[in-house]
Amino acid sequence: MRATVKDVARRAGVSPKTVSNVMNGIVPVSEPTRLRVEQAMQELDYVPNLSARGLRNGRSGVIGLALPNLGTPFSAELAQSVVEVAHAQGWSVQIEETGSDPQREQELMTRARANLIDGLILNPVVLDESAVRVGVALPPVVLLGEVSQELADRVFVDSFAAARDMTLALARPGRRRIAVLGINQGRKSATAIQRTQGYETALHSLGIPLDESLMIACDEWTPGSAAESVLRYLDTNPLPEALFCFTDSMALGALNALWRRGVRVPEDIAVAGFDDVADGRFAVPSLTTVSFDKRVIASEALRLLTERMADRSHGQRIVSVPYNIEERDSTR
Amino acid sequence: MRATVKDVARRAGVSPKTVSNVMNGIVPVSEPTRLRVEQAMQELDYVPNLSARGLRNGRSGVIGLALPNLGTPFSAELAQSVVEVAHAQGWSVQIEETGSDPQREQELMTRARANLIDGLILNPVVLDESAVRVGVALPPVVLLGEVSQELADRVFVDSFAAARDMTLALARPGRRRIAVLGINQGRKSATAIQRTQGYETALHSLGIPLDESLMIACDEWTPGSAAESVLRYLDTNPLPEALFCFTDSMALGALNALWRRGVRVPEDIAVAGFDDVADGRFAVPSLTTVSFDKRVIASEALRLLTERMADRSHGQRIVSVPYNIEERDSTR
DNA sequence: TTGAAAGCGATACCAT
DNA sequence: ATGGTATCGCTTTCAA
Repeated sequence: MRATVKDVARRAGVSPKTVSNVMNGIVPVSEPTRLRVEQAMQELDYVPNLSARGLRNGRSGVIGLALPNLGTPFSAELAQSVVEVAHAQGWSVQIEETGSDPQREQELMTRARANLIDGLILNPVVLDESAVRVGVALPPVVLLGEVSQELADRVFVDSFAAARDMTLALARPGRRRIAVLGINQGRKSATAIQRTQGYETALHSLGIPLDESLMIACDEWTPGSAAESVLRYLDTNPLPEALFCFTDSMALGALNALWRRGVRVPEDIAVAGFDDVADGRFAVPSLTTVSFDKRVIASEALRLLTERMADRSHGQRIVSVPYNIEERDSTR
Repeated sequence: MRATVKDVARRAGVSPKTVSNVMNGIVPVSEPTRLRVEQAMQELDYVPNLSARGLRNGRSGVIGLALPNLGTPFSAELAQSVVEVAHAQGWSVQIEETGSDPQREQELMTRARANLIDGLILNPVVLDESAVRVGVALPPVVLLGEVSQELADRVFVDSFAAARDMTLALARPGRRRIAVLGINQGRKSATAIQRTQGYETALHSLGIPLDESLMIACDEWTPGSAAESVLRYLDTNPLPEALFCFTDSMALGALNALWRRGVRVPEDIAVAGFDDVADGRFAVPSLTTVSFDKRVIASEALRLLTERMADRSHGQRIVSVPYNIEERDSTR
């Protein structure tokens, strides 16, 4: 059988309360008592039961991180940042995959309320507010990305401005036929909408008319899906002067597709991405991208979450994380 | 205040036990009673407290997944598989990063015993048995990779054989100066050792003498570290005919370094990796690699873990996951 | 500073 | 089929 506080207390000749005090180190305990208790814990190989503690305290020390697609390098880098920042603050992290499914997002909110996690960092995909509904008691939640709603705290990179700036950067050397890759056909993601609008705004300010044929659909936001889209596109369309992909993952797929067709980057076409993942920095050629600090996203999200847990009633907080255009070989 | 079973029971005019029966659906409940209970749950917006359930049942429904470096695409793909397989079986997944630190691995074992997770899937790095010690009560653990120890169950890809086969494949077109990238200088990882031995065995069977200068060190197993190693190597060494990188991530860094130096792949040098991550499939040129099914790793690990949880006493189980050499453009 | 006892919320045994 | 009740392990008033 496993040792409990009672066993430790008995062996140390003290009460359970004292054992608890030794563990939590808030209430002072006399030196000899502490030593006896600590020795008893050692001897019994005592490990506290976190379920019991969680039940008693109403907090489990675990937060949830829910992303649409866990398999991407971007998810890996973000999750790593969240885990590291969380760990430094004594939290554990449960990961979940929503598969871009609002229903699944909803489920996760409920699970958060089931007290196995104290709060949730959620990257929702669909713009509508289905997941974060008015009226239902919300657990502490921080949203990642540009979802327009007024109920939960939020950390985001300004996709609209970043996409606009990237488009302007691509146009600077006189390029006018700038294509974008990543428009979703079906359920439009909030991110895709914002980035598309940034792109359109930039073109407008440059006096370049919008050309529908330069807006390439790609539902999956994976390199495979992107490569396929680009190959199909090249079969029936003239080569654009630049290609702005809405994620680095898609950009890597695009680079591969262009290479297969014998199109040179950046001589024949400039290519840019978004997210600044490691594999993009070492792509052939290295990928120009919208860069931002994932660790800042993680630490801000955690900060908002802990603040929200401490005070459930204060107003909505929104944090914008700075970005910058990182020019690399794929555009020069 | 939040509703509990008691509240639901009172409102439905039944006992807490009946509410529990309705939730768990094992003990039969009469139709009218069930309906009353379900309605009461709805009205009170009842959500069960998983900490309480975990305390009572001794199981939390959460498993841990601990990887050395969460930021890599390989980690992302593996974690995705584990989360998806686990979710299909009703488990949640907590992720942890060990940072190749045996001490941290040790801590995680303890946390597993703290009952917030019912079992642990651990990818240890260092070959010695520090993390999995004799005598200490082990929680249910499944090890990932080739750690030689006899205490915990294990799922692995035969790194030795795969590295040998890849080396043979690289040598087939008559290449003899085959370099490897990924030897660790300091703490030698079990994986690195196995792959190095496979490489050496292949050379031996081909009658190619071992050339120390073809064994390139790279501590970090990231594209950045690999690119740096390769650039430095090229400064002072002649170009090998082939380069076998111990992970795809390193291979991507190597491709970038070679490209910067104007070395053509595969014309001037063949490059291969290990892991078959998505970004390798779409590298320029697409990357030859050792491929295996991460979903099989995930489902086998979960199977061993659940079997171990059901019966803590049976003998060690070891599962080998098949691999194959996936030849792509980087070697032909 | 330490002890005794109540209670967090869900479940299962033992009745009925 | 359903109800009453003890219990899981820990923390926390309240007393001493």
